[in-house]
Amino acid sequence: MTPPATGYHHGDLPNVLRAAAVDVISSEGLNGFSLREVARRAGVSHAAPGYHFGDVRGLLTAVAIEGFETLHDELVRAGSGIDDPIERLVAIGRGYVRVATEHRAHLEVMFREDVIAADDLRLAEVGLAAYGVLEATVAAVAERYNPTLRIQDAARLCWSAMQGLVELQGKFAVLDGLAAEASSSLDDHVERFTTLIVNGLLHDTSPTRSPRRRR
Amino acid sequence: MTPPATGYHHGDLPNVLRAAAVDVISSEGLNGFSLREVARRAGVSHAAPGYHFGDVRGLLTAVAIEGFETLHDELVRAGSGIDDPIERLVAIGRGYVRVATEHRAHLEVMFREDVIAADDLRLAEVGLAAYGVLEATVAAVAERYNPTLRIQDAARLCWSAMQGLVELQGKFAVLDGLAAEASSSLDDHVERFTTLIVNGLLHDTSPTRSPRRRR
DNA sequence: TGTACATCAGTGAACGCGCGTTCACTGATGTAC
DNA sequence: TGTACATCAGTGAACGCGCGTTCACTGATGTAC
Repeated sequence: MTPPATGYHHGDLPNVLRAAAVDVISSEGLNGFSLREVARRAGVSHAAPGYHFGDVRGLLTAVAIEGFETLHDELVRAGSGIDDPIERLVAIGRGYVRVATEHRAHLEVMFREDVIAADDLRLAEVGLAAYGVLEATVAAVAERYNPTLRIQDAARLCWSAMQGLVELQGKFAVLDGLAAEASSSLDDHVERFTTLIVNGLLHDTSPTRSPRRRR
Repeated sequence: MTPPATGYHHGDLPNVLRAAAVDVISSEGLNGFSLREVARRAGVSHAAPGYHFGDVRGLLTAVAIEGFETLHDELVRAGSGIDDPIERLVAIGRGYVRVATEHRAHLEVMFREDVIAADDLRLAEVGLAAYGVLEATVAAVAERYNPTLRIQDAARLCWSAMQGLVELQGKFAVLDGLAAEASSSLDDHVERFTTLIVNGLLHDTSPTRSPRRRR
């Protein structure tokens, strides 16, 4: 679409800068991130990132948006063609962790509201879209297997568990190291987490718990 | 124990500096954190933090250690005196989220291995101790209610779910805002998450799943 | 009890560095006629 | 097809700032005799 674009007018600089930003986060972490370093890696003047994204926050927000888009697409792809909703849910869980692993730099930014423009409209939009894939699948599970399941809670639990798993992965590795037995791979964790969660979803029979109804 | 210590020799500066560090993280986030700002809030020379903690990493590691100590103590406290292991587990879950909420600055640092000295011995020790409280409780649940439960997986799922909940709290708030219905409080989320998880633990009957035995 | 000395705790001036931002600029592209 | 002009994309020099680190220093405390 856009011409290869050499010379003064680059033609595709915003995308190149975004990719460079991801690159910087990957190798230096969010500390050590700076517009000047991004410009350096993109091979342009240090003022260029500011011109296109305004400031650090703007550039990181663009990275976060790209992350949610990727997440959405990969979740859809992971679930497509799988008829049984439970299997689809498990596949989506695997997909989430895979995206988080393969795009760690994006993830490092996607939920860091202190560092991105949390009120960005496009950001909210793509975030919601990604979540929607999960919630729809949980709804399908409920419909076929357990109509009393509270969909929203179940979806959020799945999301939280996968996100927590990704974040605590390093700690788990330490625990595995101590245990000296076969250290669990991330895949194994996903597998066993989803098993436990699915058990919970299937046996959830308390849409409102008897004690403490409100508050 | 240590005298009030006014004058040139402060007497308790390391602790004061650690507290100031927490204060800085609370108000400025991890960005905007600097030894000089910590010194400023502690009312001492800007070289003092470096003298006691070496560098930023050293000071943040001290904060993380304090965080894990608090977490451990609060988890023990949350579970003490509760006989039924399931109720104890739920109480510990609530305790985790409460600590995470009330000590957000500590939490912001405790799992950020890019920013603390992940190989610190004391850090590993207190982290393991905190996790141990959780695992012991899950073990008690297994013993009384479901001997086939895989304790390690179940404990890690609980941990991940609570950690994910805390991290995604902001996103959930957005979703609740869209839903326009009663926005769920954090407490409500904890309540319903633990219900779902406990369901899963009680009905876990597949220590090794039939398909895909390994890898 | 007193004195000398070593060690510890904290200071403050100085340094060099990388950062974000500004701004006048220039090269390339698009549009009107 | 050509010309004039506006707009867009990116430059590079300059600025002021806050940072971490160093270092010679000084005030207070502890210990040996």
